[in-house]
Amino acid sequence: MKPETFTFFHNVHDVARLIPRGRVTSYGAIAKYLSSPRSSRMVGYAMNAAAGDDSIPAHRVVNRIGILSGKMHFKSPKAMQEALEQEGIEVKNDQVVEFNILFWDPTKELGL
DNA sequence: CGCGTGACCAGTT
DNA sequence: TAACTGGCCACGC
Repeated sequence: MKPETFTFFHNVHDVARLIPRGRVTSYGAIAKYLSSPRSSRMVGYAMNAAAGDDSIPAHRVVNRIGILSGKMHFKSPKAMQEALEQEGIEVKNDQVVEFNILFWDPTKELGL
């Protein structure tokens, strides 16, 4: 990636695109990967900018306990859950089942 | 050019 | 053990 375009938002989008199908990650994990553990909430804001962008799997990004905190920002509140279920991820009561197993940590998978 | 705010997280009290 | 607070970057008004 180009350093010129190395902005926080752009990075968040970039990392989100790297999330494997059928896996999920958290805002904090992405923030940590970007060396800004305290900027997790801006990661969410960045995803908001990604809403509507089909090239960015925003539905694979949930909060630290696996809750679909951003479902309301999708076209339809249930769109996020359905998108996850289509990837084989079971969602119960707006929460990813076995989130701890499906969790994809960029700092671990991509390396630091 | 400055202030407020937004899909959160982790350490303290 | 539950609740509170601070922190962080970018964008809009």
